[in-house]
Amino acid sequence: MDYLDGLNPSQRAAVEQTEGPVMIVAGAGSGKTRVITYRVAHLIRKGVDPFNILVLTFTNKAAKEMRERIMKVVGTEAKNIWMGTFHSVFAKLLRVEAQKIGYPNNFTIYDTDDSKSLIRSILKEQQLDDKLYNANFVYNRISSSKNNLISPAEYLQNEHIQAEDFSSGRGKMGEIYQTYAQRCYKAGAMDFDDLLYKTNVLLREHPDVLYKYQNKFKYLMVDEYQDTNFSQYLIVKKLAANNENICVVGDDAQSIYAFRGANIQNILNFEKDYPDLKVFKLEQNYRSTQNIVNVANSIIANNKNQLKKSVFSENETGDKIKVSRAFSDNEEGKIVAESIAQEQALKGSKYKDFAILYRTNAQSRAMEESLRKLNVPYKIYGGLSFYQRKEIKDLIAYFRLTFNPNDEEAIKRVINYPRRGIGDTTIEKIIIAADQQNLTLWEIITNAHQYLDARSASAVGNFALMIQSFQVMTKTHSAYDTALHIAQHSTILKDLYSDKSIEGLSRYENIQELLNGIKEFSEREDLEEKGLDVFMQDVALLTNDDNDKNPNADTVSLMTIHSAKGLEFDNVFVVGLEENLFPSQMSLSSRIDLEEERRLFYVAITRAGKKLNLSYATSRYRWGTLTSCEPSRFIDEIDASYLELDFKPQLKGSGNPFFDDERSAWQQKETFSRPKPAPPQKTTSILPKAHVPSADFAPSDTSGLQVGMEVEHERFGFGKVINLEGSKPDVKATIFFKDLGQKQLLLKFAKLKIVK
DNA sequence: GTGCGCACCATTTTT
DNA sequence: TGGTGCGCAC
Repeated sequence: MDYLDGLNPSQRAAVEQTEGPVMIVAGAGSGKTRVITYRVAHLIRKGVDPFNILVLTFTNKAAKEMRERIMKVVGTEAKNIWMGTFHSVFAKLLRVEAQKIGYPNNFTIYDTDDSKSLIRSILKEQQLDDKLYNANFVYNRISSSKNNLISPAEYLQNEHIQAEDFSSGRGKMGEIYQTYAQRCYKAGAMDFDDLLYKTNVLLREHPDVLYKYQNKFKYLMVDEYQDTNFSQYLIVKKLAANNENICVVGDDAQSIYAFRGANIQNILNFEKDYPDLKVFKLEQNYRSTQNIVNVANSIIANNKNQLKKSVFSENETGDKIKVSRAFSDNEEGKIVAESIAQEQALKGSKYKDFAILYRTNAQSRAMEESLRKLNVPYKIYGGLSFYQRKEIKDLIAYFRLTFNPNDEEAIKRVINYPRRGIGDTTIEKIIIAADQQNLTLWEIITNAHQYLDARSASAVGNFALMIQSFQVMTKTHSAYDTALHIAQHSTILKDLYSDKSIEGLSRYENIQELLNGIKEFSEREDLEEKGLDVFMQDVALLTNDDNDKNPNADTVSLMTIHSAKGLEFDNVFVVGLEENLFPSQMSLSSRIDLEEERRLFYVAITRAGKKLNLSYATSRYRWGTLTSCEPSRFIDEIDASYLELDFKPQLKGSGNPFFDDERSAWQQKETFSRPKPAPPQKTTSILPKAHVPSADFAPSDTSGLQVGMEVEHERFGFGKVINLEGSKPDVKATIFFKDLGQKQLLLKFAKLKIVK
């Protein structure tokens, strides 16, 4: 059992305790993933069939990483482990069992956009005030009901909930929830929360099914247990009830998803559920310097509610935590970007060892601009994922309809895109008819002449015929052939091709990218089933990082703190440490919310291995207007002896910080500039202007292209190669363009000139 | 039925 | 400041 030697005593004890209920309280950076990996490997080495192991995580990234690491220790056997996010694992289970609860096996998964769009339709149909019944609000209310396993009927009967809705003037909430659930059901669709909710229904109403999976999953492990909500908690509890071989891993100090229904009590009370629980604490942090760990500890000590543990580090003491103050969000970006560029130039640090973390996605813009000016390659995580792009969703909606023509949201999305003369009034008529006849939209559409005037009926009928022809095709053709056929015959491809603007070009390329992805899928040899329907099954559950084609590119990472959980970087910049931003103004009213913000700050700090930089601006643009800001209370909570201020400490209440003499000091301070600063860009238009190729532009032979080279693209302008991958004819280059940011190009098509 | 322009809203975090 | 949705004119 050689691999056990690399573990410290508490890690090893946790790995070796394979039987019975186990809780591993794992401090940040304490080798948690390692323990889970080895524990699974250990189970397999001891003779447990991988088929009997279920490992649940919260993100696809975590699942993927773990699978790879387990493969390294135990080999291909790891393939048979059920491992994935809660949503993907139970979606898979529901695909098998759906009919038992009245759903088709090929049910559609509605993403958040679909759900909100359905809610908007319902609000409109019922003529409710969409300000009072804000779609986001309604969505969240329905979501939290589902996460607490409250059915529409129970919602309507619950006096407490009803009183709450009536007192806020939203007495129709329950009916909206009921209609929403019915419409999803009619459409053969489940939303994200349904994947867990319906699993609960299935396990509750079908003891035979529960029994089957209790026997299958003899060993359960749950990562990030502190983030489970009630619905997830109950699934896990039920599945584990027979064997009680359940191991949960988590850190209450890193619970940051209460807003999504996560209940920190699940981990705090775990002992009550399993009295003979064995608890292991991983307290040694291997990631960060002592200073960083100490700062993190001192922050989290301000929270009341927590499991006792003392995280320590035996690494070097390390640098102090640097705190910078800027006058504006743009100034803040400049400080951060310059500091990264400087480190890179002077010390040869890799860009990928730097991360900029912020509270809200909106903050990325100022950072981006500054990085671009200094030619520092970066990558933004989060934000709009590949699968959320309009053009991708459009094409996927056609795929969805092909396999489940009842899918209401998909119909509404593409029935008139590309334009085929079916307008809003016709669509409204269809929806009303469906409601009155208690039929699905598709049933109305396939009998259009009964409900619509001749002209509309013919347009609608042609649409139906097209979808039906796609359905026939899937039976005999591969995923790729079908997908390409649909892209062409829906005329999406033609529609995008005719748009010659840069954005249009990029949309066209995205469709190509999706088709390429499907092609790769078609050609996979490890899958038995590889029809387009299989590809579609979990597309809705994929997120941006699943589309990350070159995770090893040397780029600075920009992301929200939420998405940084589980990651680590040598150098971390936490920006925007201002009251009302971080902590968010939404959290200031309650202690519970504020504690969650503090845990979020804890997560941010503990991402850093060597150097941690905090910054704030004294003013920033919010909603287009300049607002002045106060430094975050979180900075005050850090023991000053750990901090190194990048400015003179300011006396509180010393007047307007905007006009005090710090300002001139900042402006005079010599700023670091790169050897070849980019020329100032005049922004006449928001959109990047099309590049005008140099006079002598002629595509070079790119066979000798290497990472680091500077190139010019016919339309995208100048950029730097940051990654190359793939072999011979299909070499794909990732290039960071000065004006457009990062792009991926197939070398055999790209017209590139090597500049240097 | 389509396309344009204006008004309004937004910024918490995501599977 | 930026994106979206709605109303109006053709």
